[in-house]
Amino acid sequence: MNSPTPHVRVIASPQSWVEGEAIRQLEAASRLPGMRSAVGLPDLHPGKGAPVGAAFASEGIFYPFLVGNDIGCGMGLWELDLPARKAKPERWATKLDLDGPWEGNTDAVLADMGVKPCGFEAALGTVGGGNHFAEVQRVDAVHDAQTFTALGLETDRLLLLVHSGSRGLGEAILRAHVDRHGTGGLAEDSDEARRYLERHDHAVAWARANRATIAGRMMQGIAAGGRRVLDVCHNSVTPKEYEGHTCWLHRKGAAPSDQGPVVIPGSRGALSYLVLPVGDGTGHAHSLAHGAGRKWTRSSARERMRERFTPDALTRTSFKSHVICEDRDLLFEEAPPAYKAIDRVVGDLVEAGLVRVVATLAPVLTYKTRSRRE
DNA sequence: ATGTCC
Repeated sequence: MNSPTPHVRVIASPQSWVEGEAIRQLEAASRLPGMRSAVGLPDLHPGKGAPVGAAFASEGIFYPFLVGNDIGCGMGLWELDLPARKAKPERWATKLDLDGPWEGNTDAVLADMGVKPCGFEAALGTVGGGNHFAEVQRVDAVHDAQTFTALGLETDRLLLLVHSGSRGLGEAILRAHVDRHGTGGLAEDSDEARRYLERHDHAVAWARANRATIAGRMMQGIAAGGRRVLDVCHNSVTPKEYEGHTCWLHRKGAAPSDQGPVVIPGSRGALSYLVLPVGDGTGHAHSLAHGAGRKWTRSSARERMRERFTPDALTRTSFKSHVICEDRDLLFEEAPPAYKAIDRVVGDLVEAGLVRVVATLAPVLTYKTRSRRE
């Protein structure tokens, strides 16, 4: 297959510092056979082999390792039927526990969402590790009242943002692929490509059902009802017309700009941004930043934060919100200074003409994990 | 990121 000269672009202002290793990973991926375009978004940072905060468009072949293990990972936003003044973060924090297997009817939830059971039911409704979370939020400020209202949102209502993925399911799918092909791609007209895509699409649907189940558990825990406002996936590979070519659009920590409004969260202890994509997707592979982006490696964050903060200090944020994270290492790894500033990342997207800010959302209570590791 | 290491 002919490989046209690949196009590499990084959408980041000089103030959004990007690690050299991330650029090297982006360029390496851009040289893969069939690759047309590699785009780094302002939250670009090094990943395991492939960079995170990036989108890739290829022709005739696609690369499962670029999507990574957490196939279907994404963000779901719910509007709760509780007014902000009814928030009881301290009380909620003492009793919320979403770590164990969900005790509800997993088969019914999956059937309801058209997802076939596959042996990973015990993980359905669990947040997982790393940067995953479920967070109750309040509206901080509305910048685009028309879009905000069109989404049915109200300023005094609490919101729930869920960031999670396909847990062990996506991991198993990637591992099966890598065992045979390593970082090699799959020709689009092959049986193996069809088989991978079928599993991939299933994991994407499963991850969405997982976020819905997590939201349900959280709402039950705080005695609230809610309505899903949006749910978007930022780890996937999908067919897409791009700049006049039929492409495979890989997103690795990249939110879609072709599926309506998205939430771009900051670190746990920062604002999240509800944004409306603008423009036609050209030049940025129909993709946006998916978060603040890691600034320090996990091990470096553990070292630096251990010297500066006690775990107790990190469970309270500058927004006076509370973080439930009883895994001390994870608390350090996920501390706000370990991430880039979200206002700069979103500012870069605004200046590049990719989004309009609809509203900023402030944390009230963040759930990470109740499993104790000290 | 990961039923995360037997």
